[in-house]
Amino acid sequence: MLAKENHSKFAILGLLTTTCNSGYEMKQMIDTSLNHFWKISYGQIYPTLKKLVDEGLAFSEEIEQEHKPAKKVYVMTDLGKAALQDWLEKPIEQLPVEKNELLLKLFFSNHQQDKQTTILHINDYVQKLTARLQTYQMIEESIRTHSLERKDAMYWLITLDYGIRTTQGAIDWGYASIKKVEEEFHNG
Amino acid sequence: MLAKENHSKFAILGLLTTTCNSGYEMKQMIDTSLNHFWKISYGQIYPTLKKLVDEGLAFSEEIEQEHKPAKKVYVMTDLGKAALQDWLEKPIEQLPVEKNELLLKLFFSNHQQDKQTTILHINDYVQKLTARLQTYQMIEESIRTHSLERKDAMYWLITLDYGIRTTQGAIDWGYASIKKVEEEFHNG
DNA sequence: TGGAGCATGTAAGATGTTACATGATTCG
DNA sequence: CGAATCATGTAACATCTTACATGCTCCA
Repeated sequence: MLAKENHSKFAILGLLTTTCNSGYEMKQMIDTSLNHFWKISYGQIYPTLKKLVDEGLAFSEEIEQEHKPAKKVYVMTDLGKAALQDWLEKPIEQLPVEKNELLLKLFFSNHQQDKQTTILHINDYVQKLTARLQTYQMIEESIRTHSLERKDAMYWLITLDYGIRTTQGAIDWGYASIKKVEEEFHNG
Repeated sequence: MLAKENHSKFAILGLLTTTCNSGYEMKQMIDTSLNHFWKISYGQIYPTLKKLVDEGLAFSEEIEQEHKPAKKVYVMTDLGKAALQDWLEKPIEQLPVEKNELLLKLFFSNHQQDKQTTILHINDYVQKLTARLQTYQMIEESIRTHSLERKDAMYWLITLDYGIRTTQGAIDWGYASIKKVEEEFHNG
């Protein structure tokens, strides 16, 4: 079978094409811009950066900063650029599976005594989604006003658009589902 | 902090409320009905079932079958039922993060030489989503005709509806995105 | 007899999180 | 000085996948 690739490695490698070039900055970028389709902890970032250097895909440099502690900046090598492009070419094997705790609970919610709790769960979820949607819309605005000249901008907007559409769909679903459970609650 | 719960354990426990009561049957159910929000391999299922017995949440029985090898059937104990209800009560801590390989690639697609490959990736994704959507619609039909009298049915339909809405949203996004990349391809 | 589907299981390794440890710099 | 933020890192653990091993039953 095909050698299993660690996609998080390529997330890190890819971030080296942006203005984020230290572990700390990458983490911030991931927590904001990549948030809805990728998540990485420091416990992965730092060892992965080390690995990239070991494999010759990047090298590091200590950079002194004014008013801040020094940071370790990583720069992609030609080998790294080739590796990234190779990975970008490769087809996507399979659809992502999100592990959705709310849906898992809902699937078994007939066995929950208190229907009101189910409604609260969904409502809580909708609130979280709404907050997320607003964040996305703010990021979208920010890209449109600050980074539209960047050639990356179109692709960033496309990934954001995915987040916005699917989140909006999930919010709509949430309100519709609350209604269904409430009706059952009153009738059943 | 709160003791971290292994949700897959509760997926297995929850499945004991359905007609699936052996590891093999659960796997089939997961691969069809829970597919869009949870995924578990045999390597997790069997050890988890063993653990449920160790913790007194279930017990097992060897059942002889006609025309088939014997199966090991698991039955929930009162302790198990209480544990499931406890978990169902608990609020959802955080929104799920799907690791979406396509979006990760798209985010860095400005660094891909051949724009056509990007379009192919998105198109391939849309085809997979369309197939998934059809499966969902077939399952929905199947529940509506075969299991509507079951009290679980409403909740199953609600989780399915989530899959249908978000998948449809993703398909729409896919077609819109292909157009955007194509325009860039012709103009840029 | 051999393949397909049914059925259970484990070992090794990949992947990822959490908690902890450490230290610089700035500001109140 | 102490808190906040910036910054890097590791060890222990949790989680999960893959590959493999085993055996039954039915049917061509």
